This record gives sequence, structure tokens and C-alpha cells, in this order.
Amino acid sequence: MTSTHISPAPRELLRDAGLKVTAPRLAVLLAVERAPHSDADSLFAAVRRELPGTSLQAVYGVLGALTTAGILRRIEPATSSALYERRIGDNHHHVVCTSCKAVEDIDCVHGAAPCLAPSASHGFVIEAAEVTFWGLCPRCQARAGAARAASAPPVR
Amino acid sequence: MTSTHISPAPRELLRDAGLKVTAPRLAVLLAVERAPHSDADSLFAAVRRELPGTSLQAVYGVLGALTTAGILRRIEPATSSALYERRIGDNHHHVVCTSCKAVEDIDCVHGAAPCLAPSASHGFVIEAAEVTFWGLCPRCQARAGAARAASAPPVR
DNA sequence: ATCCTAATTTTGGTTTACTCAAAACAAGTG
DNA sequence: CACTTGTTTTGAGTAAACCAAAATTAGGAT
Repeated sequence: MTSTHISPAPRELLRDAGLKVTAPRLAVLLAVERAPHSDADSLFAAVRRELPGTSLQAVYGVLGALTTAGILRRIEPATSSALYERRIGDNHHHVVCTSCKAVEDIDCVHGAAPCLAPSASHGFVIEAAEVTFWGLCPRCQARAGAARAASAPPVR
Repeated sequence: MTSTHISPAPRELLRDAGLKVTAPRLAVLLAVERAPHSDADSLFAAVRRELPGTSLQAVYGVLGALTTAGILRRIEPATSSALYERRIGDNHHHVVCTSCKAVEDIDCVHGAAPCLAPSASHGFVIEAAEVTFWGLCPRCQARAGAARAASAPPVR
């Protein structure tokens, strides 16, 4: 990935979607870009830092509008509240840390989209497949390893 | 008690897990078996039909205990509240109707567990993969088709 | 069979994430 | 610049789920 990525002009994003360009929207968009996979509350906190008057409801409103406009993607891993990311038309997936709930992107499993073909679909017309991987993130692995080494005799 | 119906002996399930056999637990187990993929509230309703004194809190307690004991599996599709099913050690997946939220089981995608191998996992140690398919269930397809066919007014 | 203790359930209050609605306000069109 | 409509604020409300203390009960011990 590039370090100098010019954000696809948030203003145009909004306008092209037929949405008005407002300060809260730009702030939310920026906040999501800076911290992908954030929930409404932490985005609210981030937005407030730059735009103190903003209400939490405004953030919910913005997130709802941008999500239905297809500018943001909303994911809801079990046990987490809704998280938002700038969607990249690609159908990518996620890993969630079972311990700290951290989320990272995962490219679609087998290149294309093999996941889109269940064996028997009970008559459902499948529109999308969503894959969530669960595991321990590097940090929690380290913490778990350290704890184990400290309490019990080293497993080495 | 009833002598003539042999189900996977709920009593043994509980005892083997080191859990006490109580009326609420048996009732919840039965209710989940009858209506898989139910949420706490509808299980509560079902349980109350047979065991009127039961509290919602008890149902939450039972669900929690049975889930950590591995007797029930808890799933949380986006936009639905937590749903419960009797787990079958198999790692099966689910289809959720985008319209009515109905859920059905789907056998693991490509036979074994191909889904367990993401390309790049950001250093996470993957423990499990969860696949959720989204689509229109037969009933909602029919309803959508009918509405479309009746060109003018959506018969609601 | 009865007692005892830890597990379970009840009761009641609390939290978190999110929605709804009316009124104030501001973006963008003409 | 004014107007219209979309957006945000303000304030209240809801549903799902959790927490804690007290009452109860299952099941092993006596």
C-alpha cells in the first residue's frame, strides 16, 4: 500500500452521492479513514476533537447516510458493536481478535470469490458471503505467552 | 415423568457437562431444539408456555451457561440479536434472509474447511472461520416476485 | 430420608448501543 | 439573496443484555 495516498476527495464523494457536504460528514469521513473499523462512539470522540459542537446523533446520522450511500461499509462482528470502514468495492473479509476485538482486513480467501458458492442454499438466492476469521492478534499472543511464562514453569 | 419419547437425552447432556438439571434448562433446551436460531426473547416466550414462572433473566442465565458449556452455539448475524442453536461439532455456516432475517444452516462450503486459510492474516493466529451468506429466502423471493408482477401496486 | 452447600433462579436495577421526532439550522439551487 | 430541502441538534425513548443481592433448589453427603 502507498504511504502518500491522496484521499479520494471527500467532498466529491459526498456530492457524487447526492449528499450535502457538511462539516460533520467530512469529519466522520476523515476519522474513519484514520481509524478504520471504529465504532460510532469512538468516531464521535474523534469528531468532537475537531468539531466540538457535534452531537452523537449527528454521528449516527452521518454513519447511516454514508452507509446507505455506499460510501461506508458497516460490519458487526459478534460481541462488537457496529464498526465502520471506507469500503473498497472489493469483497474483503475480516479477522477479529477473540481477546481484544481488534479487527484487520483480509483479502478475499481464494482470489476470486469461491465463498459465494454454498453447496445447498435452502432455496435462498445468495447475494453475498461474509467471512469472519477469529483468532489471537499478535499483541494478545505476546501477552498470553508472557502470562503463561510468568505464572507456570516455562513451556520450553 | 414422560417415558415414551427418546430425544438426545437432555438430562445427560447437562449432567455430562457438570451442570445441574433444572426445569428452566430442560425447557430452554427443548425450545431451542424445536425452533433453532431463536433469540433469547422468543425462547423466553416458548419456555413460559410450559413453565410460566420462569424469568427472562433465567433464560439469559441458561443460555449463557449452555453456551460456555458447548451445548449451545450462539450466533449473532448483523442486525439480529443473538440467536442460539444446538451445536453439532461440525463447523457449519448460515444463510440469513436480507429481508425477513430467517436463518438456515449451510454445510461447510467446500467439504472440509477451506475457509480456514486466509491468504494474509496480519500475524493473527486463526482459530475459526465463520461464514455468513446473505440472500433472499424462498418466501421473500415469492413476495418480491409477486409485487413486481403486479406492476402497479405492491400488494402489502 | 434428610441435611447441607454450592449452583441456580428470581427480583430489580443498570448499561450500552441505538432509534425516533420535533425544532433549529445550513447547503446548495435559482 | 432567498428559498427549499436536507441535515443536525435537542431531548426523550427503546430493546437487548448484564450485574448483584436475596431466595431457592439440585444433588451429593450424612
